[in-house]
Amino acid sequence: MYHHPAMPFSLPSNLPEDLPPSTSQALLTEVCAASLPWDHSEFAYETSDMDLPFLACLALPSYSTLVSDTCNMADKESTVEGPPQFTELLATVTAYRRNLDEQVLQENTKSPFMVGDTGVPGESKTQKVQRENSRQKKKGQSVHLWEFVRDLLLYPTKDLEAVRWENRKEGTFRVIRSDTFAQLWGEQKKNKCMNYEKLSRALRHYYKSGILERVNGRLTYKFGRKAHGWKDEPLQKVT
DNA sequence: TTGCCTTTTCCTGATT
DNA sequence: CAATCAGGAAAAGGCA
Repeated sequence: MYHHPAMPFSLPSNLPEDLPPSTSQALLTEVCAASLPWDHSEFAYETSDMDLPFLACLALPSYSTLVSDTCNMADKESTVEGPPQFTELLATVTAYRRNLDEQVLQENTKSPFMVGDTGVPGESKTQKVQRENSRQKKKGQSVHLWEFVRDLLLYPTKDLEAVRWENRKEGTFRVIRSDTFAQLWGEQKKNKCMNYEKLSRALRHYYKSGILERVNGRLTYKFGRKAHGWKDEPLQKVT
């Protein structure tokens, strides 16, 4: 599923307690039947339940209002607002996915971090995710570079494609546009001096920790054993 | 304040 | 020659 680059996106605080009892694909169909500002048919993807919260957000009436307001605004200020909003969206997606990852990790490993977190009685999964999200926001936890890259791959955009899967099963990916890649990361970190030289150095630091593995070929990287989340397959392209 | 971790910045040298 | 890779070193910044 592609997200429109100029789409402002944040998880609304009034998410339904429980998500609609439908599959993600059905919900996507439902969402796309509404007036979305981009032609979804061109970028139709099979989704997984991991995407449900996002699709649910899109399906909310409040979001439709937001979209139409934003489109009107975009008409007036189309030259001012642009790609930076994409990084905001990506940051939201990344934060959400990290929460999912952490939850899965905690449930699987009974991590000591769970001690003391007894949860809220009667709390739904969605509420729990929101609670974790806001806690993370309060902590000001920043997005790690490898997570940013992972989500660029999982949530690509038509206009700003910087990286592309080389071999999805093996976790190898290739940098398509090094300048765009660095620009997006720079926007994420609010660092105008970011370039591919520095970005690639940061990526190479991951070799030692096992988050990335060395592969042959220029501009090509591979997720290592310590990287998680990239194997989830919410975005199989429909042909 | 301190230590740890991640990322940034700069650098040299090698390779494509 | 430019772009990229590899990795050392030091520093910055965030967090517990």
